[in-house]
Amino acid sequence: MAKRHELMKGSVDSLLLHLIAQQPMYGYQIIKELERRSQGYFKFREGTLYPALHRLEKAGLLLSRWQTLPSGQQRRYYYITDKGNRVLVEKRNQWQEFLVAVNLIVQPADA
Amino acid sequence: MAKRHELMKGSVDSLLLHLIAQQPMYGYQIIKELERRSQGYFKFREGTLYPALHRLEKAGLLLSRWQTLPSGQQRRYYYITDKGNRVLVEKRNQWQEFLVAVNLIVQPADA
DNA sequence: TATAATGCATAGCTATTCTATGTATTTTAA
DNA sequence: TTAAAATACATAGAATAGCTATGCATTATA
Repeated sequence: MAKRHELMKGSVDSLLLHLIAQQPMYGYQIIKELERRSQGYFKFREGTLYPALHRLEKAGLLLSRWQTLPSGQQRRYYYITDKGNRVLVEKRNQWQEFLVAVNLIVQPADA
Repeated sequence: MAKRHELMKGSVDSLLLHLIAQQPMYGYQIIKELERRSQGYFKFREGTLYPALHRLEKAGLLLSRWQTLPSGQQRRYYYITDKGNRVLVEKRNQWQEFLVAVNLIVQPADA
């Protein structure tokens, strides 16, 4: 399943693309934003987030730039790429198809 | 994520419980039924299905009984248990919560 | 001044799903 | 009638994802 409908193995990549497409963000901010917006539902771990971000950057869907605050603090901001936006549209469609399929199983029109 | 919201790691177990709760089935039939009802979307592989069924049986959510057809053909039918039904209700609620959370990210009320 | 929060990162574990097989029987089509 | 396709169950091995646990460093708070 995973190869053909990546949604099943997790929605992490999609969620990250959605979020970063709305606004460039850095890792820690992503964790907090996902938690805030989902009203506490999503609590990403670093061990989930950072490898995912690196994976998405390596795939050319995101790109990152280090930014230095006046305080000297370093932050790594992630931006979505054109390719990332195209994939995002695809993933959104796939998600809808997946929901339809699940509903056909869970609430069958015919048994 | 996987430990707290199993849905993310895949919906295989939920789909199987839903299906078998509606009607006891054997493995091959499950593969065909999932494909038919989802209009071709779900195409479970044996390597996905059978380990999953064994897993669910071991967890006490399903139980199986061999049945012999007049032709002599053997089929292993799976039935949902009481525990399986309870877990099914839980999973359905979790799935709804997950959908709500995803929508809050994908279509944010506030950005 | 200790603790919590911010900020990035990786190593190792476990679980899940896939691919690729294997075996055997029954039905269908050439 | 016989080859091929469908039916039916099963597992080994590989890939991958997400988790736990940990490390380091800085800044804000109690």
